[in-house]
Amino acid sequence: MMVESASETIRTTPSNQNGVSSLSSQSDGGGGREGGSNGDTNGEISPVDLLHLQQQQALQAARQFLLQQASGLNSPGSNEVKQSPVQVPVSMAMMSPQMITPQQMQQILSPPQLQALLQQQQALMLQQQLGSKQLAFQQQLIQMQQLQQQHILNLQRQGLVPLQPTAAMQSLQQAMCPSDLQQLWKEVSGVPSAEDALKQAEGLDLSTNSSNSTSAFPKAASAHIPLHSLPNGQNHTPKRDRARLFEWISSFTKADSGDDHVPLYSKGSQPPSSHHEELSSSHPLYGHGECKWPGCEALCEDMGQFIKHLNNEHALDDRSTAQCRVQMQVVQQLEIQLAKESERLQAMMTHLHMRPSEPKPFNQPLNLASSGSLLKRDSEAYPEGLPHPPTSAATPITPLRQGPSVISSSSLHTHSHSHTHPVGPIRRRNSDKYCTPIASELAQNCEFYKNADVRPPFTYASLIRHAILESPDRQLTLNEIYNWFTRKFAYFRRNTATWKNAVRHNLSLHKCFVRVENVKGAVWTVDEVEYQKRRPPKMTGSPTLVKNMISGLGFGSLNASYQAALAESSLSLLNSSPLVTPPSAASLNMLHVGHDDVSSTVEQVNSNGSCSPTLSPQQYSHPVHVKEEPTEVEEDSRPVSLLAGVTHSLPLPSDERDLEEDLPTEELE
DNA sequence: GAACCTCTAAACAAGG
DNA sequence: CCCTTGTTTAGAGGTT
Repeated sequence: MMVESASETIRTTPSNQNGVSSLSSQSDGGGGREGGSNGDTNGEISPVDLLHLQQQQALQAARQFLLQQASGLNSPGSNEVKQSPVQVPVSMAMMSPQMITPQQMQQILSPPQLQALLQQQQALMLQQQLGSKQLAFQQQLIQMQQLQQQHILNLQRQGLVPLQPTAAMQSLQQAMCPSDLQQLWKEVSGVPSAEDALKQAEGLDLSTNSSNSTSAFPKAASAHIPLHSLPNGQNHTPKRDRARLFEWISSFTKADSGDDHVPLYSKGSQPPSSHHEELSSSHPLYGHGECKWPGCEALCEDMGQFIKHLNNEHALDDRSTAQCRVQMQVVQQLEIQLAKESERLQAMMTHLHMRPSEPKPFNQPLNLASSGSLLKRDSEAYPEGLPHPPTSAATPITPLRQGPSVISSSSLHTHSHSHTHPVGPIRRRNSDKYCTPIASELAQNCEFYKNADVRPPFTYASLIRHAILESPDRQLTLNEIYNWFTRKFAYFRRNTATWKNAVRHNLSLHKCFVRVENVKGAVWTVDEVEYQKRRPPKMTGSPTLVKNMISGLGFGSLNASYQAALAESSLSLLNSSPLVTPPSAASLNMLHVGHDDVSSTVEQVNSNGSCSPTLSPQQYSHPVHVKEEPTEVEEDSRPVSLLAGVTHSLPLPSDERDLEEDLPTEELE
């Protein structure tokens, strides 16, 4: 999008074309020296992680989009939405507790993600335009959600409400896509009543919109369920109707095994009046001294009081029934959505793992200015290294939000400013043990770096060294080093003057790089001894380094978001995935530790020679001697290093080969 | 505050 | 003369 001058780095990346540039709220606009205050958050993320995250974000984006539609659209026949007094707060409520705020979302999204997200939004928009009827339905439902959200938000702000109810509604909102909505409306014909009931339950003043909202509902719905025909006052459902309601509810709970998901009536399909589970010490509807009935945050000091409250306030009446129904809809919708997303994720994973040679989702038309042939060749040759993200259905929706948000912030900060920490040295060792940052990072994210204009979180020295060591002969000419940079990193396809100068500077400056006169000229090799010498200080300095790198070229915002995405997705992945194993955990650690020092681990792993996929840890402490026999050791190590940062479920030998075959590519030029 | 690291920028030289 | 390669210096920001 923008063309940078050769000497100075631009502040906007090509991938900001989506208008996303405004997203990063934390970055400074001009100087760029502050970009990554949490500089060390970068590190390990695989494209799959990003995909995973992308899905999450897309869902949220869709939800937000729906809200915007609801509040901003003049939909035919449903303008009452605009009158809703809660529309604005709602959008806030949507994201308040567990959800990612727009800013956060923007920060954690990498450009490719953002692009994908926007595409999803567009697709949604198209769908939305399919019918005003749908829209009316959506708006009704959204309004309902808004009301509840608003209420819950208020209570949450007062610290009265735990997150669960909101989570449920968020999930519902997440799940809302037009087609699903339509199906939902078909399946459950009584939504208006549910809405009314909700409103009543929350004690909101509905005078402004209750009538309107009702008008928008299909008449069939009102015929189905007597509830919704009630005035906005308290319910007066005849007992006969209640019986029907109960039947209806029972049928629902029986029908779709929703009992696991809808704890309202605990196990089975017992009516709310049942005391079975209420007597248990831990009631699913009771926690933190509050009633967790959706929309109810009544304080109950003890279980007895809660049970009383439950029986009194949430007895079998139309309100409770309606709420229950809504909750069931939530669950149903979630299940549908979960199935869809799981399926999609599965397909994505299948695609990524089974067809390495296919273009990756992150193949974006970012900038292919130079070394196009190399790039293409490379992308085909470098397919894998992707960790197996959790493919279980549980991953996509539920558990993700809470864990990462908490963990990431704390852990990231802990690591970033290497405070004193008993864990410090251990952490470092672990990271060193299990992974080779550069190797694994590149292996896992090579496609990303190749296509995204993101600066790799490594020093020039480590990159150069990696390039050299990666070469068949452990030696490269300057030009070959250049080519390696441009081939591996989209970022280095621009600003050539800057980084090439830096490369030369590094080659000359560091003792670890030895110039050797060769037949075909001068080549550069790596003196491992020298390189290791300067390691210790480097490790500690890595966070700084990252910051420098981030800010240095003016990619503060981008990198910040990228790193946030890295951290977020990695963490969430770890959190949610039982599949993630020690190596991955280690890679997570790496995320916060030295990045360039990683590269040194390449040899370290090599030196010990043991190539156990999962770990080749301990012995690498004194890798110094490696230089003497770089040739063989290196080759052995590379696969190891790759595996180290990844889960062991990788599809194997082919990938390694791919990686290796990547090297000869340099001869292309 | 010193020492150290890294990055950027620039000047300069030598060779093709 | 231009470009590439290689060396060197200087300054800035950051961490320990």
